[in-house]
Amino acid sequence: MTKIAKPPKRQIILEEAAKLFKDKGYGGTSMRDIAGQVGMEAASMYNHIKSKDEILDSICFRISDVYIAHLREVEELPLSFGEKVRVLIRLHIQLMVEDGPAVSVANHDWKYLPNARLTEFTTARRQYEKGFAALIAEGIAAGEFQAVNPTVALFTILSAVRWVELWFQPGRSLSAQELEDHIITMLLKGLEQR
Amino acid sequence: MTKIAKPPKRQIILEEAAKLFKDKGYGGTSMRDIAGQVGMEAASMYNHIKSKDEILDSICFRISDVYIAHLREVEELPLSFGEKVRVLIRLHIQLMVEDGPAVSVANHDWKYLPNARLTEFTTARRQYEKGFAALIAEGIAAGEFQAVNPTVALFTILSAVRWVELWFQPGRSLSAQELEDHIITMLLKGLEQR
DNA sequence: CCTACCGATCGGTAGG
DNA sequence: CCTACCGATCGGTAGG
Repeated sequence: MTKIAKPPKRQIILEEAAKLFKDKGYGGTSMRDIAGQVGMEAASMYNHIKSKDEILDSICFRISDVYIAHLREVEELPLSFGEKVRVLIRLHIQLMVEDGPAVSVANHDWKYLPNARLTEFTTARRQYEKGFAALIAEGIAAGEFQAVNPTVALFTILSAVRWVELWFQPGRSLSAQELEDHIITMLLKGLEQR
Repeated sequence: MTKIAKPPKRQIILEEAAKLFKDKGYGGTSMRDIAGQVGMEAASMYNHIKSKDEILDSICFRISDVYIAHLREVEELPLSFGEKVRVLIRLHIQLMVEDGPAVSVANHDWKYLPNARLTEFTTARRQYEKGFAALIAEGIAAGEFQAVNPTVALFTILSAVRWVELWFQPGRSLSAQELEDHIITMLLKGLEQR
């Protein structure tokens, strides 16, 4: 008999929880809601997860790890600053499209993490923001970018990319690829005629 | 004895509720939490409000009414499309700075409105988005703006302005005025050197 | 505006 | 993985 990988129940619980947290919020989602989606009793889930907090923790840190890995990779690429920013924007949108519910939870529900972990999460995010802002500042210094406020530019980019979550749905008129192109044009070239 | 206007308790309840909803989410905020901030028992609040739902309703529709009024005013002003978009961005940021918690609730917790009112709210928001997108489309037709996708431009603008909520705090290095200027530059002129 | 209280539901545990 | 159940807390009402 060949060993066949069992579908990991923990994974299923995390995925269903992410969808529910996105739709109803962390506080608005009960363990019984999640259990209902997974197809077991609430009590049974505790064989796979430690607590409701731990579900949130797993989702948030998995996503923040991906963000930081992306940043480190892009920093090492032999590209202009304009190209680096473009790649980061594309990676953001792709992660949102592929892993929407988890990204949404990491963006909105991280604040319900228990205190110790909340500090760690905030630190990780701040580290990401610093690295991204540094790319922008270097691009300005190199004459590639206009002399905007790097922090304002950073948050404008991050927020533009974030709204994709509320807005993008497969089968809508725009493909993910087209959406990336349009957002990049808007952010890098601006709205007004040159 | 001259009649002195009593501080309207209902107002106080709505304000404290908005702050708590912003921080802990609608589902994560209990009537007892709100009562504690207001300084009365939970049961006593029902002399001033009908239900927890009704608190959310009041906050959300007050804000959406302001947004739509702003749009209607700006549409009538004798300005270029570039100037109209600039005015709308400034009004957004100003409302966020002056009425932060309520704007935050209208942006995030509207989805917990009971079904009938949720439809009304979504309709109002869609109406606002349509009007704003039309200004952008007309600006493109008039040759003022680049040929971006109007919907993408709209959401890039709305989301950039929305992040101010998470980010702006009085006494930070930037004033509200400077923040407006920087965001407008970034959105209208773009990041990249011309 | 308060005390007292309702039925429902919460996250989680015991024990199998 | 389930049944049975815990104490705590929820939104809201009765009655004053």
